[in-house]
Amino acid sequence: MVLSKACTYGMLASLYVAKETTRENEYVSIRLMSDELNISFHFLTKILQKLTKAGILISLKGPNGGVALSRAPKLITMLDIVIAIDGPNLFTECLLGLPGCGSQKPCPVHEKWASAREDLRIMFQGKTLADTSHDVEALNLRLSLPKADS
Amino acid sequence: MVLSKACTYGMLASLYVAKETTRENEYVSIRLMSDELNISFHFLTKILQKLTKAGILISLKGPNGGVALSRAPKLITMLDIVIAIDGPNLFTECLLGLPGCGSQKPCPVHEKWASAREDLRIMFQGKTLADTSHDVEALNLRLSLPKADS
DNA sequence: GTATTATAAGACATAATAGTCTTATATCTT
DNA sequence: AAGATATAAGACTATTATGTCTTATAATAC
Repeated sequence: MVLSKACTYGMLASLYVAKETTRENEYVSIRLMSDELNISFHFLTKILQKLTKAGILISLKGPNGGVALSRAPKLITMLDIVIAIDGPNLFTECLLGLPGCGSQKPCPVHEKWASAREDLRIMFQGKTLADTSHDVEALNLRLSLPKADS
Repeated sequence: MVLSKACTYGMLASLYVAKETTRENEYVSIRLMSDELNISFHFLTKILQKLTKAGILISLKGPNGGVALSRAPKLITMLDIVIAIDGPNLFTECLLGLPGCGSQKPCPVHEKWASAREDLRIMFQGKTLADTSHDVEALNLRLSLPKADS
């Protein structure tokens, strides 16, 4: 798997927050979000805490609390989310897991993978929450997972 | 992580077998290979059994036994090995883990990821054991992992 | 200020992956 | 045929990833 489940959940949740946020100073309830996306509430909470610590979300406790984007959706990229949750390893590590692999001491697939992972990085960096959630609205794309009991 | 450790070990081992095979009807000792590559013998054995069952390797028990490539190295691609060990999921699954994601019912990053994963597939398919192990010889590329105790 | 609401934090449980060990089986040597 | 050698198969353990639950803390409403 390229991304951890936590990371994909974090992406779906961030898109959901972007989509649901209409007014300023509005927080999206984690409980409601977990219901809508069919993601376990407690697990989602833990993931969102990572995004909060990374400065991508802000949170508010108490009534009308929840999470909100810390900045405009066009300033948040998918790459920001991947790195906040899975870390930067995907974009730096050797495909064959050889430590120290690089142009000086390459592994047998170093060149090809270095270019492929850079393309991946550019793909994630090029997708902001703004244009992705615009796509979601315009094309009625899916965000939620199927119910666990189905 | 893109590939499981088992898969990367399988790749390194296959390259090692390709490199070590000089004569016909020659088998490479798994014990020796595990020493050279610094991969646990028993774990490596289990991985090689998968490659044998997938028809990529053939094995022989007893003295002078071991494993050998089942066909010419130019007829074995990295993709064959990935699919034998990790299965085809990497090249078919949704990046966000949404089941049923496809051009009909796409996830928010479907288009970009579908193209990126196809590039990945082409990369693996384009790298045969023959040209990869040729690179290893010509450029003196590394194959082995560092010793565990270092 | 007190009760209520909702996230934060961390302990705990489960599942998947990674790694180890033992026994069985096939092959070779003599 | 008997003993030695090397892989096959499967049980077992350890580690990491995933998921759940309980308690603490902050914000709001009254």
